Amino acid sequence: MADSRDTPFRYLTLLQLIPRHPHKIATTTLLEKLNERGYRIDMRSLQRDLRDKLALHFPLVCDDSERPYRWYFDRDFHCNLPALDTASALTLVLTEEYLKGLLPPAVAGRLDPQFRAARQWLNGLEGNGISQWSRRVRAIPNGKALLPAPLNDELWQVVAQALLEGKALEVRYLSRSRGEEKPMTLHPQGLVSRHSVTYLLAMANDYDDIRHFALHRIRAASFASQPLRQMAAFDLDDYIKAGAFGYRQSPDDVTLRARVSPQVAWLLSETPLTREQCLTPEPDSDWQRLDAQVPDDQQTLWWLMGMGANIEVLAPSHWCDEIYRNAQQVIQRMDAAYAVAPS
Amino acid sequence: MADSRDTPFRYLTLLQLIPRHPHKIATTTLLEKLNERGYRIDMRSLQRDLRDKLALHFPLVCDDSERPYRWYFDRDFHCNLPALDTASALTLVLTEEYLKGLLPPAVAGRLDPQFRAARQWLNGLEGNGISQWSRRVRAIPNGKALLPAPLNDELWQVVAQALLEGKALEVRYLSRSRGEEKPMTLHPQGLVSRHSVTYLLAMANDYDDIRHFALHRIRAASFASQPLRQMAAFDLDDYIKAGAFGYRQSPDDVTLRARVSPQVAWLLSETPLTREQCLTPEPDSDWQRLDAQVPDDQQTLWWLMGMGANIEVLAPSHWCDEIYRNAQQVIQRMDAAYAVAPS
DNA sequence: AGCGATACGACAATCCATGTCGCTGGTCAC
DNA sequence: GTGACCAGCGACATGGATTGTCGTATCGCT
Repeated sequence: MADSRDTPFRYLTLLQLIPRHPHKIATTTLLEKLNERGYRIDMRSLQRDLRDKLALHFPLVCDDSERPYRWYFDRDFHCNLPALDTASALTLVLTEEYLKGLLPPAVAGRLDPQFRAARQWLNGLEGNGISQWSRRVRAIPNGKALLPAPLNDELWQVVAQALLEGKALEVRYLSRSRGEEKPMTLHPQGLVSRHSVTYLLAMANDYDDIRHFALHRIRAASFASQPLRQMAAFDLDDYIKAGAFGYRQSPDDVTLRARVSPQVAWLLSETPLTREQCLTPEPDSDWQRLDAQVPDDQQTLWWLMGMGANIEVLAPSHWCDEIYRNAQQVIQRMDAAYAVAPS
Repeated sequence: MADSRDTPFRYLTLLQLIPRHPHKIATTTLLEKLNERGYRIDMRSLQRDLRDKLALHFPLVCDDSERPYRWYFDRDFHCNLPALDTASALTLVLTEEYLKGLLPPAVAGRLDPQFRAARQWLNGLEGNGISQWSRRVRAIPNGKALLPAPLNDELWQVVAQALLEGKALEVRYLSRSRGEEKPMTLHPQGLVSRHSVTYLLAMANDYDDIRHFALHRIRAASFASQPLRQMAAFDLDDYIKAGAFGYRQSPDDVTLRARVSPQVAWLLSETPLTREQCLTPEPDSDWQRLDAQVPDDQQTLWWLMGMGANIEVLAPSHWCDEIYRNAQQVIQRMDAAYAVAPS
């Protein structure tokens, strides 16, 4: 777009080219990229831009330990180009709250500069209204919040790069049979973040089948020298649908029929199970009849079981059986416990 | 920071001052803000900056229907100042996937330009590796994904501004007893996003007590002419803890004691219930003993019930009772159903 | 030691950003 | 309608900032 020598926009382009802390970029590389983008400029000018102009106005750091100097931004620098507005800032705050329970801290931390910017922006409002926003906004996560497994930032970077830039990984993996840390070579094919655990889907060593590796059990990771082996036609959606994740029990949806209490009916009318669910009042009670096509997976079953006596599942039959058997077991076990140690 | 007349940085400051589409800012306002920030500059220069410089390089639009012209960015313009890196882009993609199930589309949509930027950046990688990232990354939400209630963008903006900038709202609210749309004045005190439903906490009309208003049931909203009434000392955390949300049953944590199956034990060792939970193997079985301080709320109880026969709760007793009673009801009801229509 | 690459200071030429002025076109008040 | 006012715009002269060049210094590699 901007071809000729247009100083201010060259500066902007530069700012967009320089990465944040752990990464860095050499002066010469910057020169190339500028040329690519049509800025025909001398190296001397670039040096001046960086040291005398940008570095005075931004947290721009120069690493002069290597000869073509390397440049990078302070770890927590961030700048929202179109200014934030109240609605966006609020969205960011909610997002941060939710993310804390969903992604490992190191992963969510990647967006920290943005969240910080949003908070600062909201603080700027306090002058006018006395809003005290931080006391006024909360996100309550869906379902029981388990704590995401910790995991370090560098590891996340290495894994992300390996997966998306097509590299093989050398790792030490703490296998499920505790204690054993095994070194292996992984050929990443996909990544699934489920609940609070993030899994890398990869082929190990010379095997051709895909296994799951929980990121927080990877102890050390570095790029392998050997090239990545790709699985011919790997499609993550197909893979998950095929049940590989222990999620879906059958690839097809099932027809859920159930009677639901007024409270649950109300909940479902507000946040439907699916876009086409059908709720119809029953003649002789305040309960309602629910019909919906839902995925045949553990999640849905859990949700139904969590609702307990507020929902009565009529179909599919394997869920009825499961719920019934489950209730029986609970009673049996608790009766036994009471018998041993009556309160 | 940047005081004197330093053209390129004035441009940057300008870019930071101009909002995205639905909002706009007048040339004169911009001039004031620039002066505030130490840029002593003539109005003529500002006009030139906008029309002849910035508008040529950015999707900057001028609304010349009003006399002090108004300026704004294209709806979906976004610019990541420190360049994205692979790890951050991946984090954004995951965030988007999760958010789709947590926030109403209009709310999550506020971050769309950022997500789009991340996707584009990842697409740029495809040249080198053949990664096809979009087939390789998925987020699977925690718990059953209910669909967020729809809600329009403008409404979200008005509500966000009212809450954070301290304004009262004039709304038409669809009350829970269906069909009735009642006009009322709301004095927003807080906002809670729970599961997929977002609630505004506010005092209505002249009342002094706080009620919840589901955003998606607000039909029309505009700022009220009357000033906002503030509740003296409103603290959302206290409010939620006090059980106002039907969540917590008692303000204190309870001590959960339970026996858990090997699968659940494994799950909990990876994603703990709380930071201090304690898992100890039992002598004569492969089950484990769980001890943890957890909040006494419906969420936790649901989670326990969802685990069904894989977990045996020993304490607190009111949960044991609840679970036991629940199981009994399920069995009773299903027995009755079988009796009526035996399969 | 020598070569190549990069950083940096100095300097002159040029380019461009700036304030000023005057005109235009719109809005508002009377 | 009309006059006052305000913002936008074109033109222009000027002064300051940006640019390429050159020479020198420093580092790393062979």
